[in-house]
Amino acid sequence: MASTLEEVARLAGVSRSTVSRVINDHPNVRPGTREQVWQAIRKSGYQPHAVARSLVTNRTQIIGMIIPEAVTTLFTDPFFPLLLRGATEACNAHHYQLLLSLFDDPTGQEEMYQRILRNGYLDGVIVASTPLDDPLIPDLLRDRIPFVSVGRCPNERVHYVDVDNVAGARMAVEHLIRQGHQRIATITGPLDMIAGQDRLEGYRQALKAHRIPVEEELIVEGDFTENSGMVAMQRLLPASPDAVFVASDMMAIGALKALRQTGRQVPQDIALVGFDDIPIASAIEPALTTVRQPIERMGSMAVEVLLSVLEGLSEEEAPAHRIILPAELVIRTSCGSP
Amino acid sequence: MASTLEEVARLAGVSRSTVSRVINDHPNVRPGTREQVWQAIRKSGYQPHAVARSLVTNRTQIIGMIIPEAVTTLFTDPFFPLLLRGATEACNAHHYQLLLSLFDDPTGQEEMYQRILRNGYLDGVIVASTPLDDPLIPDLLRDRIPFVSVGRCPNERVHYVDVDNVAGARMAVEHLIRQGHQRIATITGPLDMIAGQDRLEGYRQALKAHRIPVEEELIVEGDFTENSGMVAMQRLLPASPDAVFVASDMMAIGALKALRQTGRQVPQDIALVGFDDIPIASAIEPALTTVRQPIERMGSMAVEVLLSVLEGLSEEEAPAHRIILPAELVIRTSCGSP
DNA sequence: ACTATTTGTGAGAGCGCTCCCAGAAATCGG
DNA sequence: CCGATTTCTGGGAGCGCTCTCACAAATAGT
Repeated sequence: MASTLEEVARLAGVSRSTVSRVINDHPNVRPGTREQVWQAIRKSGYQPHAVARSLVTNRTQIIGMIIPEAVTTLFTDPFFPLLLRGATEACNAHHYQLLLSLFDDPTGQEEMYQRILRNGYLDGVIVASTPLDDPLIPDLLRDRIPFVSVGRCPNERVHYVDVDNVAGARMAVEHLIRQGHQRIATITGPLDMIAGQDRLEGYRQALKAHRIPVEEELIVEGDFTENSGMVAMQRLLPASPDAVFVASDMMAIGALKALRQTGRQVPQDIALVGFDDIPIASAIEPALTTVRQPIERMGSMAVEVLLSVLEGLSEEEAPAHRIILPAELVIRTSCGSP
Repeated sequence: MASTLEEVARLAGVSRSTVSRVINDHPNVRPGTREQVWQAIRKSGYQPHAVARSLVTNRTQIIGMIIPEAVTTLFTDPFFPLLLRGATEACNAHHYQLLLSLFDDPTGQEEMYQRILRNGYLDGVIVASTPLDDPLIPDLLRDRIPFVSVGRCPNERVHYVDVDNVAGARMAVEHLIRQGHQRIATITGPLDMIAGQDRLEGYRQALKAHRIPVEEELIVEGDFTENSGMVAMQRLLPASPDAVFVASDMMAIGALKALRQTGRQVPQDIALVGFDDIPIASAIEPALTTVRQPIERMGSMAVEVLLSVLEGLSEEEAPAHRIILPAELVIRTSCGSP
């Protein structure tokens, strides 16, 4: 069980350098020697020591996935699992590893930032849905740590991958309009997140396109949690909407509970459309019409983009990658049928 | 922006060694010198290079979380997110990092094993719910890689953390018995997993304790997925049970669908109890009676146990940690009321 | 055949850190 | 106030690897 290059070299009767070349597929090794070395490697069960290699190459083949504070409370929603799944799959394919960091302690965030991002263990990071005022992204830019954001980011130096939230929301609302609804309300996501803003923007665009006036009393802000959906729905009821576009399925479920409590039927009395297409959406009664996002693809795309950034690191500043994936409307029963 | 010890040392007018001592809190540094060095560190924004440190200490402060093949298909179920959450929290608290590996490609598993587990990047590993025949655990034992299993493991050298599946299942079934049900069926988990076996064992124990004969036609195996629950329920119907203990909530939801399709009412015609208490369990109609497991705690306990193993690594073989956390019956409406 | 070139191989330095050891400085008895 | 401790500090080696460079071997050119 040889554990260093030197030992393998001795076993194969060559030098450390030659073994290194064989392992790294350098061309200048005679085929005979190469085979000899491989035999020694196999025989000894040698495995290169990644840490030692990293010390000299300055690459660890590890990328970080940073999920900031606020979001971890929603960790039971399947967004992150799917994102992780997509990301790990892409990582596996490229022989990279994924290191998961939940920045869930706001007080310790600065310290964690230093410890995790600047310690040299990560080649780059993927940042998932940061709020707009999070210092994380400016910090990463300042320290020139290669990163990709999952979720659109206005800063033009930031690479990002996102779903087309605006178009998704617009599709949802237009569908409600086509169904004949007139007073369409919306429960928005947190408006300090781009996703919250974009979905609201899609709502506005759809109304404008159909010359329906936007009434501020029909717009209530939530925070993507079930409870906030319930509260928002209660506040919306006095304005008597006949349909609601809810910016997340979890909030839609909360809204549904609020409607039930007041004895209203969905979709007969009021129509509902969600966003996300989480598994519960199809399991509940009535099955929720919603907008599906390609979460897993976003995860794998984020990795691909990051790796391509890592690749071209030495070259001059290339323009930021900005990838917007299409959303898809999934029509079920909660929005009524024609 | 000094980036090596040597530079900080020059800045502080001391030697590399002294700076190292200051950073690692070694006692033998004069308070004056110490303060001087700290100033240089702060002024230069120095951050120790973790990789270089690891090379000599042989510790990376990174532990791996391995989630094997079969399970990743169920990744939308909240078990893994919660487990991850518990684990990362404990990691944060101890200044460790969590590296996530999904071994979801059976053909490449051996190669991944070599690349990930033996490359020196992980101080230890947490293994989540491996099937009994997975070569992973024997491999880890052979290579003396410190690890903790989430999920009981019969091998007595294996440290593990698990919920009390047997007691949980027994509680569930005894509750059905108390409710007056007579023909109690079960849809089991995959019987090549200990969790599947244990929950079945709990079912058997409850029946025996109440002198109810165990009928094999009332036992159908599933694989924890919703679809398998539906199929299993269909196969169970001819035996006309009046209650079913379903070994996972996802399967219970599948079973519910099968019952609806045949026009049966839950709990009037047939009672249902699940296992896991996933969020959907309380959202569906009827709300699912189920057994709750402390998943997050299992994740953090697994980390704690692993770190304590890592701690005492040099000492002689200590007995394996075997931690069984209690389950809790959550009574809702799907099992009927007295 | 003998030089000019290409190809293959080994030795050495060095990545940034920790740890050991020797020696300097400070402290302490009497 | 001076030797014996004790406390503090700096230099050197080395973790396991890669990479450059010099040199040896093979091949090509005339």
